[in-house]
Amino acid sequence: MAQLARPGASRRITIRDIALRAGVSVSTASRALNGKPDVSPQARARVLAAAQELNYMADAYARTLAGGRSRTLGLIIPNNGDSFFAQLARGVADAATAHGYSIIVYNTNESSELELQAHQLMLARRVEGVLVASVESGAPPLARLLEAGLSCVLLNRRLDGLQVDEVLSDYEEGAYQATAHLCALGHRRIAHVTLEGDRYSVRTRLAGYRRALEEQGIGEAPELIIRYSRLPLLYERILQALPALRPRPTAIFAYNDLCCVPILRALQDLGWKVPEDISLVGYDDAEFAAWLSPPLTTVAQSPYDVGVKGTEVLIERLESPSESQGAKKLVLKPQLVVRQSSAPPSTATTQRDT
Amino acid sequence: MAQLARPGASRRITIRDIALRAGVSVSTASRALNGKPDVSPQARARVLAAAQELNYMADAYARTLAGGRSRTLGLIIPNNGDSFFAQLARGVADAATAHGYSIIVYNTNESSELELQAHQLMLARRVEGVLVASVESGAPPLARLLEAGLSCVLLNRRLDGLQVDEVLSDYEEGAYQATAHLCALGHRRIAHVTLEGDRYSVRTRLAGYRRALEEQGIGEAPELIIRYSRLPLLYERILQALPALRPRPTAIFAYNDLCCVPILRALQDLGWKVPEDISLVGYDDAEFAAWLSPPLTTVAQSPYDVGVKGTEVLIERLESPSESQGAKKLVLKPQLVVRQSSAPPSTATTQRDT
DNA sequence: TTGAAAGCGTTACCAA
DNA sequence: TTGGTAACGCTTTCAA
Repeated sequence: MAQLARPGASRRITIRDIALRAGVSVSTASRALNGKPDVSPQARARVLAAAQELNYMADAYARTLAGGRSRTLGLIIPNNGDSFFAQLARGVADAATAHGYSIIVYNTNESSELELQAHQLMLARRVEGVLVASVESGAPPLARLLEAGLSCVLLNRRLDGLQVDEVLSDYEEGAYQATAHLCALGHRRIAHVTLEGDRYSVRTRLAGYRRALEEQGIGEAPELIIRYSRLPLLYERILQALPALRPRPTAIFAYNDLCCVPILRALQDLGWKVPEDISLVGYDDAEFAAWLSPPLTTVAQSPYDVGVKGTEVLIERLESPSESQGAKKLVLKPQLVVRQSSAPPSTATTQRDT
Repeated sequence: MAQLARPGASRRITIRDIALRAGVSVSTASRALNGKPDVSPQARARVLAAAQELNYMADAYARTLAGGRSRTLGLIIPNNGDSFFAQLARGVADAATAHGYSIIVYNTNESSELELQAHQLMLARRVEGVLVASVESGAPPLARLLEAGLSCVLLNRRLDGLQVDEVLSDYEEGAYQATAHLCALGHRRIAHVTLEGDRYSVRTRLAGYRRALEEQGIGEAPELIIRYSRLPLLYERILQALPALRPRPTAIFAYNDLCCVPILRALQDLGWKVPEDISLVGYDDAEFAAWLSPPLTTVAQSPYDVGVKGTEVLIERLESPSESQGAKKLVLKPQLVVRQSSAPPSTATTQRDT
């Protein structure tokens, strides 16, 4: 009696146990358990029954060590607490689970040092492939991962000089659509409120914004690019920046829906009515966007879908390594959702259709 | 030439490689790598150097299989895409990383079937402990996990009939504070807008709401509990339910900040000014709460902290199994954040201080 | 302080 | 169709 040091630290049930109980060898048990062909129906039945009775779970570590495959994917991401990346991660998790893979997540905070650590961890944990949404450290570290035999898929990031699969939602196109929508309504003085810095999501939106303006022959107006560093400071920033603009902008294209909340408030405090005095277009189609006052025109994109698609691309590459030689590029189109925060400018002077 | 089947599928660098290069045995290499005492300084230095030069990473699978410890924690969670759980998961990830653990996440969608699968996965993956924020399947499956030698910590959930650590933010207390705040302002007719169903987070808020009312001698008014099933339906629900109430409620305590967005809109369309005609208090202190019109009074809680604390409790239990015999209960207090959406009722008749 | 050898639980390769 | 045996890469006795 009193065998157990820790109560509950019971011995693991191994394949030997079930082989014994089924009256077959370990090899036969293994084959039966894995659905391999060369097993007699009777043997298979007995093995499966034994496994059931003993509630047997194959040890993933032993299995991987012996067989090679870990059925694990890595996800390298700036911050899984951020709602955008959380949804992307959810897409990855769902797709991975559906195909029988586990995923291991590493947060980098977009620090290149932590990215390097993430790569080490992926190697140690024998992931079969990596989904990368954080590439501050650039191409060479990723190239090393590829050399080590891992497949990689870039999510919502681009990296020049590396032949690697990419899945991304087209920010440039989304920003273009948002801005073009405002142009089509007759706006010609359109501000862009965005984050400071030059990260991918900022750069691409800016590019789409510019393309739409150029297409209309609207010249660059640097003072219309309003930058903020952190959300809590945006309200003040708007309050100070907007009234200083001459002539007044008649529309704003904002970085995302979240930042539209303080913008709306600032506009209200400024006494500028939306959309009568100024139009506002966001990005993301956040859950609350439809319920703001006024309901927000925005660009719907699906980080969830990027996660799902990216994972599917990765798994396909893992499971049929011969096919699909070249790097695959998948671009998910965002979609403009027109609600009530955008309308023609009230001052008809700038309208094109009059 | 042309040795590599897949270009890049290079052979793994093992401990034998570094033992060879350092001119010691595998055992000595292992000891040196793991910082064990019985190694001569010279041997240790040579081993470490070799490891560095070859960019050696110990194989987590082999290490776990041989040594027992996986340094992996499981996280069982309803939905890592939801912003609340995403932040909780971030807390878990940060704390785990800080202590050298990896985490593996499983989404259950609060389905008891998926929970059971999650448990199987945890067993297969040899996690050392599990953080559980989804317990639809009840106590027995969790008891089985404990029997298998895993430590468990419940996050933001309670489970009777099981001696297990718990870390939770006190919804009941938060709801109490929110409601008591409204009472103190003089409100006596306070509606509670909440989700349908009886999940933990709903039940506990309701309890806190009731306790505050009782304390004031305000009787139960079932018609003041307004339920909604999904966010997109809430706006209509409010529009239809509020005007029907006699006498009018002078305040609303809502399930969370997100649902305050459509509520605010409905109130506006109803022509009820906040806070002049009706006060509104949310829950969560979401990023946007301070920027709504008016800025939202709410209850700040930190799912991130729950994740961090829960992970620390778990790791402590793993690393000093002898200590801390009894189940540990950690309750994080929420904090009321008073902004401008709550004020005394304008009809002075119900005020207490007059 | 060192090294040889025996596992850890599984799969894969051969013979039988 | 089966079972023995050799890996997989590492840690951990146990002698030396």
